[in-house]
Amino acid sequence: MSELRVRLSRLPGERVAVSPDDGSAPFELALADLPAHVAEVEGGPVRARWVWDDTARWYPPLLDAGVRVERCQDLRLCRRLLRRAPAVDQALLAGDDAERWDRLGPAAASEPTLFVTDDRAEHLAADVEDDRQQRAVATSSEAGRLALLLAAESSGALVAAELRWAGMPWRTDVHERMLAERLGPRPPRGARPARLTALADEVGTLLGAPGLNPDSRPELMAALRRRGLDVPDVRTWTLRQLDHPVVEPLVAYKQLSHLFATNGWEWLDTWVRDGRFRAGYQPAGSSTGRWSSDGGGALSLPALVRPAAVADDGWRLVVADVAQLEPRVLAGMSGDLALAGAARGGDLYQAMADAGAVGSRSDAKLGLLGAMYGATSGESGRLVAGLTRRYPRAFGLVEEAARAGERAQPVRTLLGRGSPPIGEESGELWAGDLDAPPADDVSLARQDRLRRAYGRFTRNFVVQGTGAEWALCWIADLRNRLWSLPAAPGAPLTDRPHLVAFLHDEVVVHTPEPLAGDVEREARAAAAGAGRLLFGDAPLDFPLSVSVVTSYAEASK
DNA sequence: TAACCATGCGCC
DNA sequence: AGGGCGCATGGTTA
Repeated sequence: MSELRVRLSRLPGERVAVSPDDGSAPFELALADLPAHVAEVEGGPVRARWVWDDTARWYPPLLDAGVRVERCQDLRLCRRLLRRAPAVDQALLAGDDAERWDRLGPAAASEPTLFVTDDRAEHLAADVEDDRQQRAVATSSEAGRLALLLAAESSGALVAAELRWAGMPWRTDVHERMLAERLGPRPPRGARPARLTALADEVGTLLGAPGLNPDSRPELMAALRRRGLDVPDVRTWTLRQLDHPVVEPLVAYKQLSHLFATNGWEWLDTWVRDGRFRAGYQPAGSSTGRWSSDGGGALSLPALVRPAAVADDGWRLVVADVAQLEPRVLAGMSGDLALAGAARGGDLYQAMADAGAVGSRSDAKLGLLGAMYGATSGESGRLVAGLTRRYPRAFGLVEEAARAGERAQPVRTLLGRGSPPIGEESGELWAGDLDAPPADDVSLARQDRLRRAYGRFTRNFVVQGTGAEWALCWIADLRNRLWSLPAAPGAPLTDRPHLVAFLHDEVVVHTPEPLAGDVEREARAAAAGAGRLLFGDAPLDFPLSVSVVTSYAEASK
């Protein structure tokens, strides 16, 4: 079945321009009629790809109207990606409104709707930009891979909108009981809970500093010094090295204080409504292509609050995560058959140890992570050296990426996402020409530090970024597989198995209990499919560990 | 006073 | 002298 690209542009006066790419005449719609139009096309014989400036603006109102979209192209995300793709001729992305497209930021999470008056993207012609992007992809040296990447990125945007729309089932009562057990009753706004007050008092007494505020680093540091406890910082790890009665209450204070501040009652008030935790997701919010969160912290839910994520009555949570995603991706993209061999089973690190490459599983993990993060010293650095001889292609690939970075050259992922240029992230600007000799020893040292830091970044970028691509392909496929599971005719998204969380290498699906087995099967099938999409027939496994649970906290990791 | 930075902790 | 994030606080600066 051929694909019809339906380009949607926002017009003034609550109207939408609809421009199909099949040569048929463009036409206009009232914004209010859009859901009915989309529903009709989605239900018809034509396979449509909805092309719009930003999924976070267009899709939520469609979901509200009960319309589920199968595929789209998110022009904002795709343009950002193409802008940095080394294989793309940047001149092809120039033209009408190009600068405005470049400046387009993500839609605000607080107003994810087209119906809000907002001239931000008005007059931006989706058909013009779509033509540019399509041409840029088609003429690039990596057209197939880039097309896959853009499709995956756009599917991710659909997932993100659906995650937020559906929300993670959340039991406020369970969460509040946990908070009360650890912190005491909910305090008035701005006040410390009883347990924190007690711990702060205890710390102050033990340090002979009544009224001490443990949240103030200078105060705390000074008080510790006065008792002869000379510490460079007040990290938990540093404090634990001390032998002093204040350590235990102080560490307890820090942990509980963090819980209170980050996932306490205020968090519940802000992010949980009607039994659902609705966070903000930013697809490709990280430069490597990983998602980030822009509210609610959905990608860093602490273990302590996970017991509150509880499936509805008669439903289950299917939690699936990939074991050692990035080492497996590294094996695939480098074509390292020895490492791929270790990646054939469920425990890659153990397989490396069994093959005699290292003495133990923990050594394998430390060495491999060290290679991907750029460890140069200590135990990890020593292991890297040994493993390089055993897995020359895999370790050579990350080493080469690091050297490119140290030469200030950007790198790219398997599907063609390019790294940001050197200096952009750190905010430090290169003084003048990179090739020019540095003015003095200080600037030489600074440039050197920056180059090495960029090398560690590019080293990790190729692996983390390709891992993110695998994960995008995984959830894009899983999303469609879930939709194909049996459901009542016309059942909305949340009456069927649906994704409620995605955390880099892990998904959570909320599903009617009888379908949990089907969901598990589809998750595994989608993982295998993602492996084939990225690495073809390379002998490589992406095994999932899957738990069917009532509460997220019960999932075994 | 707002905006920003540094620190520390949580997640992957 | 190990990568990517978000979020909170205190403390500083404009």
